[in-house]
Amino acid sequence: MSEDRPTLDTVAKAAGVSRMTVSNAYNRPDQLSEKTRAHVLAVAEHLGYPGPDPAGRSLRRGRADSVGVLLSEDLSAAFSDPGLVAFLEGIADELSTARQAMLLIPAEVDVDGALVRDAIVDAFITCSVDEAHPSLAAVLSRRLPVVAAGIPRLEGVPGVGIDNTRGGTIVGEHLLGLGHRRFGVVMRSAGRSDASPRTAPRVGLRQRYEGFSRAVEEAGLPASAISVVEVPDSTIAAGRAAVEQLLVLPPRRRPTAVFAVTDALALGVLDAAHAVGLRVPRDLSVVGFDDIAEAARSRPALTTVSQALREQGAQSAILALRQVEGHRVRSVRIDAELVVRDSTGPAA
Amino acid sequence: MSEDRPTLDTVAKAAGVSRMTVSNAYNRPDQLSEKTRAHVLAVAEHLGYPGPDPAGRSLRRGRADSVGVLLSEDLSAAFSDPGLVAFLEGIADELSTARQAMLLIPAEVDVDGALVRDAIVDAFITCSVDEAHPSLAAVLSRRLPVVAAGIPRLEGVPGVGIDNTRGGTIVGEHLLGLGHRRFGVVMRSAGRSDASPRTAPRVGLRQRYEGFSRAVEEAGLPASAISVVEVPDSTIAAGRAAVEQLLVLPPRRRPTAVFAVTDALALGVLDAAHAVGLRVPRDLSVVGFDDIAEAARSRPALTTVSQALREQGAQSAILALRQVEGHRVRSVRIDAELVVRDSTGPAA
DNA sequence: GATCGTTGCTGTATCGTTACAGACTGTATC
DNA sequence: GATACAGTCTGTAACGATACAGCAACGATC
Repeated sequence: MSEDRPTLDTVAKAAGVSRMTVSNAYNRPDQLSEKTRAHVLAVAEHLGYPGPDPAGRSLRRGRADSVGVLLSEDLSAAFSDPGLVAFLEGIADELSTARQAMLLIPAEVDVDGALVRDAIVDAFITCSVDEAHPSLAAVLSRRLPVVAAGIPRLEGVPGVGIDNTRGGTIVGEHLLGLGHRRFGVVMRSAGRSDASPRTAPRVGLRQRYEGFSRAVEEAGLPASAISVVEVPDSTIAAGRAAVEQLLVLPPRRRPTAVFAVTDALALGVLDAAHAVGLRVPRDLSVVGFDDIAEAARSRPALTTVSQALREQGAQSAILALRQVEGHRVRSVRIDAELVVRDSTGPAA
Repeated sequence: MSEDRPTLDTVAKAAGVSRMTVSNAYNRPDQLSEKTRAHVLAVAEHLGYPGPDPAGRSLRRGRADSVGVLLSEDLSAAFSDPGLVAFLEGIADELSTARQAMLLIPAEVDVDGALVRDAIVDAFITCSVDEAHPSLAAVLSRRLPVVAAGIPRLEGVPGVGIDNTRGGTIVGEHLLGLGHRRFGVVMRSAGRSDASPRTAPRVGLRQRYEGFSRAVEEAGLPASAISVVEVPDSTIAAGRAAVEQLLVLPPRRRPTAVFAVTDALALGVLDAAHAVGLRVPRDLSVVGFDDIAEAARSRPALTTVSQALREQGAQSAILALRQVEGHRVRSVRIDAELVVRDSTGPAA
């Protein structure tokens, strides 16, 4: 009669059976005769019953069959970062094999942690979320299994990641070995351009830079050997813009090699270099970080640090699921390695 | 004492107040004195109460504050398709402004629709999911608001999409106008390579081809003017492989222009053409479809059909949210337009 | 013919929360 | 001194489902 959505009870009454029987018709076909089941389902169909409500089920069962993924950026920026997408792909792959859904939560928007608090999930994976971010606190206060991917390493929380510092160092060693002595580093600035206080600096990026500068330092070069350009975000456009800033440097400080802390930035650098007539690697060597798919396709193909992002995502998902099943798990460290392609060469 | 997770009741008893007061302490700070609230929260903290359980809340409130996104591919393939990623970005952007989370559901894995049935969401957006796919039936039977993005158009379900047929036609007209008379089409085959019955053909891709061939037909050319190469998926590698098949054609059927039904395929074609020494567009014109970001950066820059994927995603999300608020909405048609860049030129 | 294990179904008790309608203060108003 | 009225807090009744124990009927077993 009414416009009320039908429930198990509605169907049960109409079919002349108990509510449990209707529930079983959906969830445990072996618990009732084929005939009753058919009848119940027919009545349900007739009433327009949409099937057992997942919210009720989840409450009763104490399981959500989904995992929350907390992203440091707002989702829009997240999807335009190929590195992050590869990481998500790894998570998605594992989760879907385990028949779990994946709930994406943008930390940037979720200032008060409301989305995190309302997320109906069995576990969380946090992706490079700043230690101080309120969403992260919200995640921890949920007292669900958590995996911290990328940065930061948290007390008592299993993590998945690479040694970013080491990654930066091997880039430095590679370039030094080729004879370079003046470097540019394209760095994503810690704060967002709008200088909001709830910013989510990518600590890992900073570590890459630190590892790099340590290598340079240990080769006995002065701090002035490195010119840092800060850019607001990790995009190709930002990488392009960075090159301009390097070109205005006085000749004796102008770099012969550029380390961009992400491949997206490095691709922008390649692009701008080509535009102003610099030949890579003859006039300028360029190194990225992440080894996204496009890095291998660029011309020249980009020398970069491979950090098996897909694999990291997969491992994160596995650790999350194992915890849901009640196991204790350990952190996983993934190896980063230099992939030398065509964008680096001997210093001029 | 016990290992039980604390609930509102536990906290209420410990704090010496009613359960409702604890609930209000979290949800309606204005309903109780600052002092009581502080006390309650302190007790909660002390007991390790993780905050009101979202499953209970969602059941009671009848809202999930999240939207399900059903993807035609398994999630892994989804993330490697830049066009789809752009689309997701649009959805994500709108949802996060509306403070909704986003639940990704891979139709490919979800054969029996279990993930769809268990999804705790207020609405669904289906992305290019085949009409016959069981997940789609599961979505419809949930009787929640639905938006069908891309394909197919469903009776009574608002949709968002472009006219793929028309898109194919404008590609045909462009190439005919340049004087081309022999064409190659790189098509994604309907079935998956493993010939599983639960296949999700991308109907839209077929329509692009149909629009294209209609244009060719109407120019008075025979059907043999078009050579179709079918590839298993929409990737750069598949596009590369397709070129080999076109090169083995007898000279009088060898195309002077190739229409690849997605940009990913077209980029592969460009790549392979370069590898075998064909100059684009002098020896071969290439057109893609989607206008993904990389299309503008390829060398030569790709002529393609722009379909404002991000915008489509955003519109889908908006339609979904408006329905959740109880409004009726209409389908939205987005215009597709040809973006002429450097990969097409006059026929040799 | 009493005992047993199956099969098929029912009844009750939660799961953890919030909506809603009071109820009890104490102060302000007439 | 009665009335009104915020400001706080409480009690009860759902929200829609599933776990689990229990019960009736039935053929099989001894």
